[in-house]
Amino acid sequence: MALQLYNTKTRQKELFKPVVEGRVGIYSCGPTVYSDPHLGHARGPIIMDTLKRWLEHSGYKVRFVMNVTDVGHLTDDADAGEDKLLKRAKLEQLEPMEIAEKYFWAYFDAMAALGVRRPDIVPKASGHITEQIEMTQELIKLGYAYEREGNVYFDVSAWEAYGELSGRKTDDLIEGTRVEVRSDKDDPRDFALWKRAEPEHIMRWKSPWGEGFPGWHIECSVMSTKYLGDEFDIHGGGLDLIFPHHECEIAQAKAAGKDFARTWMHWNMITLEGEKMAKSKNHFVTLEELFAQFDPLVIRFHLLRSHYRSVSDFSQESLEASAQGLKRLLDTYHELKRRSTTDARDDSPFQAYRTAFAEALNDDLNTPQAIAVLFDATREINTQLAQQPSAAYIRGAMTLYEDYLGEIFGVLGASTADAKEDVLDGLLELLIGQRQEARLKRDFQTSDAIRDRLAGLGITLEDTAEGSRWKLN
RNA sequence: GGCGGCGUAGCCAAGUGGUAAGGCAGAAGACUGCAAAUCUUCCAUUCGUCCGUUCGAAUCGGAUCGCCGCCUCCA
Repeated sequence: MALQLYNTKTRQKELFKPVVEGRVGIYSCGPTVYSDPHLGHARGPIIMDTLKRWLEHSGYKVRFVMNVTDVGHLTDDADAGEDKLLKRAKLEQLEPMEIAEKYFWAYFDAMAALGVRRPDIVPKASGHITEQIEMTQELIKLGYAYEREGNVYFDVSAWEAYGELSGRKTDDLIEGTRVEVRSDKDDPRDFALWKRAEPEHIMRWKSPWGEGFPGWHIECSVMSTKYLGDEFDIHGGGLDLIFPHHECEIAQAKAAGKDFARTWMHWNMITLEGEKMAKSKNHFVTLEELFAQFDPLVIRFHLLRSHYRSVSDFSQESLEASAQGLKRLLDTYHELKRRSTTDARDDSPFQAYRTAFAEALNDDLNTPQAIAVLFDATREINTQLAQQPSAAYIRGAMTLYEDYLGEIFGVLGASTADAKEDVLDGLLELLIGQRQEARLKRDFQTSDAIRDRLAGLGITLEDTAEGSRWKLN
């Protein structure tokens, strides 16, 4: 079975066929870098990363573009609200660009820990102001946008297809639109392509309409097509971006004459102990907090254990279940490695499992199904392991894990120790105790041997009146 | 109010017409000096509820209850 992906635009699974044979262009909406990366930031990148790995494994050449929003947009779509970056900059007493830079790296450090490979291109909104102005000008020229005192708005009434992605009727939108105060838009549905900068606004650029900054949706239309072409294969984002963000992206890009994305992939939200994360209710976890408790690759594995279009729940219990499950897979892999006499690959055995694995991923990236296949394989391999399997068997089994748990899922590097430092601490306590017993028996040959061996490993023992203590050099 | 989604064992979670994957937890057994790991077996006559379509439904249709998302920044 060839790859099928669910397309939000058509609301069904479709056979994947790239615009250009053998090549795939993927664009994903990245974060606005103005605060610590949290759990919600992890899902998309892990899914896109897994998709990219799978496409490459399937023989495609992939270009993955993920933007970073480092231009301070307003906190709401009306003309009110403060710029998120600016607000944070005041709070931390830093330049807005320092804020963007700081959280940009915090984000990518966290992603690296999660085993997410870097996108091929990471365009920043601030680096594409010129292109955004150009598309805005083009839209005005074509009659799809208008200027009002330094602001430029997209004219939704001029674009009939508006609502094609989210399935919203424009009439409903007018009724559903909340009351807006003092807007100079012709129609409440219209959205900003360019905003006039008020005097206190620090992040500002020169434009044909005076100093200002780009609207929030335009950067994605511009940067995706700049690096992937006017028509490209896959556009991804969180479910909550379907409207208005993606709807607006499509309208702008198509109005400007671009065919834009073919397949729209949207991943579902994450819940914490069964409840949606919400910054406003302080019900969320930063990745840093989570990493203190679980190996980042356990987080990755846990996310892969649910389908990307389903809500994924994070709780202490479910996370521990994932950690245990992953440990079981990795223990078997490590045992194979211990018994292996070669690092040569052999992907010819286990064809039934390989086929089942591929079918699962080809079915709209059904990672939980694929993981189930690996558990099935693991049971068989463990059984064989108990009865001296051949070197060829071990090599084949290792290759299976390296291909799927390693190359595709990217979790082979997870630590199987629950808390490495506690383990180390306990271990040394044990050795120190043994050495102390030897010293009491005046068996200094043994006690010195222990100290020397540890020194050779880079651990220094220091004898004090209160006992021995250890240090890692 | 509009649009959309979900409800599968103690927990997590696949399955979208052919008679309930997988993981965690739990129970029993094998192995072991004892553990651990591993293996074996057990653990949902049933998929929120009711009605209907069908030879056959967790899967389709209708009703109903409950939960949730988007429509406002959010992954």
